[in-house]
Amino acid sequence: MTRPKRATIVDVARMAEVSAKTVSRVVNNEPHVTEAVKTRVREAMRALRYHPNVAAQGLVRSRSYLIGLVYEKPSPSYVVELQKGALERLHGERFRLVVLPVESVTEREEEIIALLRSAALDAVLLAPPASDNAALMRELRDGGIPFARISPTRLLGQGPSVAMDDVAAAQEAAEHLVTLGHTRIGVIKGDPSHAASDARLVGTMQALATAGIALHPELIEAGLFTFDSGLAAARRLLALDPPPSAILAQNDDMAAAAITAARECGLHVPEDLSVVGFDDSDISRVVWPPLTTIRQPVQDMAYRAMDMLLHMLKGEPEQGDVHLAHELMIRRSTAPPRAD
Amino acid sequence: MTRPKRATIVDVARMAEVSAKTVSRVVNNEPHVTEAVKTRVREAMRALRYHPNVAAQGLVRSRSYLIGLVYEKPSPSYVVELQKGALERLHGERFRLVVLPVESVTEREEEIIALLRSAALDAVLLAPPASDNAALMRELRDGGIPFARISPTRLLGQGPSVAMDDVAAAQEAAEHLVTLGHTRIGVIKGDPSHAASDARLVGTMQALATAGIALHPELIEAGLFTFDSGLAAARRLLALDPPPSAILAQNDDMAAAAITAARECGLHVPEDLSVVGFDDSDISRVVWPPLTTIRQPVQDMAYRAMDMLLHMLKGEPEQGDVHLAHELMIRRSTAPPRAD
DNA sequence: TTGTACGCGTTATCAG
DNA sequence: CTGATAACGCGTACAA
Repeated sequence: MTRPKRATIVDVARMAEVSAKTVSRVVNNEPHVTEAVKTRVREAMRALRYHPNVAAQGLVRSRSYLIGLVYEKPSPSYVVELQKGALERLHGERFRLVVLPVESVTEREEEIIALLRSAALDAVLLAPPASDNAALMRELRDGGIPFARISPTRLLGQGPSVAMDDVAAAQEAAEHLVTLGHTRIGVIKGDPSHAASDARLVGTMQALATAGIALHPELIEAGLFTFDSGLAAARRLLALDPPPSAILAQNDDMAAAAITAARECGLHVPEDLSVVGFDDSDISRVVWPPLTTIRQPVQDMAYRAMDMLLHMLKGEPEQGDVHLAHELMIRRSTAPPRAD
Repeated sequence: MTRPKRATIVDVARMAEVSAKTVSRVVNNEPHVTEAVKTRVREAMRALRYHPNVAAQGLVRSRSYLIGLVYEKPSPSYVVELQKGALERLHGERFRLVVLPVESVTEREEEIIALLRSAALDAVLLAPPASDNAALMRELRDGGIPFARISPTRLLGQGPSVAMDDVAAAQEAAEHLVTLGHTRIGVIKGDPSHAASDARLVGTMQALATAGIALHPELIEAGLFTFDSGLAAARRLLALDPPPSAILAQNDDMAAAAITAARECGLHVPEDLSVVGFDDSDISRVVWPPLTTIRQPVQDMAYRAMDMLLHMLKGEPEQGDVHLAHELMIRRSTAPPRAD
């Protein structure tokens, strides 16, 4: 219907009585342009409400000014933090963020690779578990598309990454429970396709082994990082005889579910059951009692990863891997076990 | 460094021994191509791993295949739902979603308009309060860029929209409390720049007026749709003498905060204080007790709005406004007031 | 300091 | 049914 043709660089040139190339120079802040000409061109641009055509620029520069963020149905809070960090770094830059949530990286590798190929991305941010996918990374590398990995757990050195130490963090969380006097500790694992789940389990087991505490298989329940999966897992744990006196959930969503499950059983947190989460997402302060959890600086990680990408886009060499510190946030969901 | 030139349409043409235009026809599923030629071209495309260059296509078709989603720091749960719905509809389509969170639409109108102009978006999804911004809509209309509005409250008829009835929903929520026997009801308002805040207040007042209950000004507290703002507001409300026996928060984040504030005061929910939320976001089931709330079909709304956009992009006429039904979800955060 | 010719990869037009 | 040619809007190389 309405197609008010946008002004082009030629229109501006005509109005300012210069050549198109000169306008181009002004637009791109190139040197060798008289101040007088510059202002004349700028006025014309304003008058015509001129904005460069991104498609045309992209065609000649082979740049799309698009950066993709690939992630896979993690908890909402994680996604939000991720986007916040990435967008914060992008503020003021020309690049825009395209969100690419995918069903299952491992199951539909081909489909996702095709998606990336046709999406014309200048760079890609890989969140777990996509950050562990070899085929994906190979494809990006072959295509000459810079990428940064967030919290990878395998194939380190295959690409710049930002991560925290999952093993050490889980260990610290478990030690906290041990120090409080817990000996029967239940674990709710995260999505098995996220390698972080195993890393966190390893850390937990190390802490318990050091303390001489056995972790019976029945005390390890499978979850998927979602509230519902956590609820089911927590119910199974609490149905055990005897039930654990503490539950270590591998993310906050599942920890919140553990609190809910406890309430269903008439149990008080932390008096009857201590609960530890992971991530320090918004949810950790929304529930009651507020969660003792591991602060995983997701937003900072995304910010740093995006920063790496921007540097690479400027032609600078790949940076190495960055490790960000975690922190045990002790709040009110943990306490010594009831003296029986 | 590495720049393995991608195959172009000409490469494919050469390999399949046809002209570039014929390849183009195959790519775009245009008629008038022999099956034999078609398969020959397809094979060449596969062999060369050919993917059309989006920038070049965009240049000739004046399309970017980018759809923007404009929103303003609302609660994380709202953003997630919004994106889910929009992306769900986009699945399988060529268009990609660019997220455009903005600081404050009203304060930085100019900046945002410039952003839109330079972003080369084919269409835009406006979430509140951007969906109420006249300047923004004028700009889009002038630019011939289709847009759809989510939950607008003013300037209706200025553009296709998807909404729910905030007044009726708030009324229903308040009636629920009245029916339970509450007469001293506190309200935590949302961000004043979101017109929904006023609409919901109006609905609440209508319900109370009908029941002959006075809503004292001291019972109306300001919030910003965030947990923290809700916490502060709820604390003020509970410090009143006498405190309200029920709190109606204008979204779930703030309702969750009200529960936390109640716990701080040693109050039990719902025995000592009933709490009603708004949105039925994830958070409503994560907290304890699970929130009685108004189910606002945010995901469906985003899906429908995106659907409208896609239709308009195909040249079909603008659709009218769509209303989606809300639903009062009665859960465990509300009960009759304690008999004094 | 400024301008000209050309090419980026694709599609539309209009012949053949 | 198929192909040659021009155009989309801009940047690069090279002149002037």
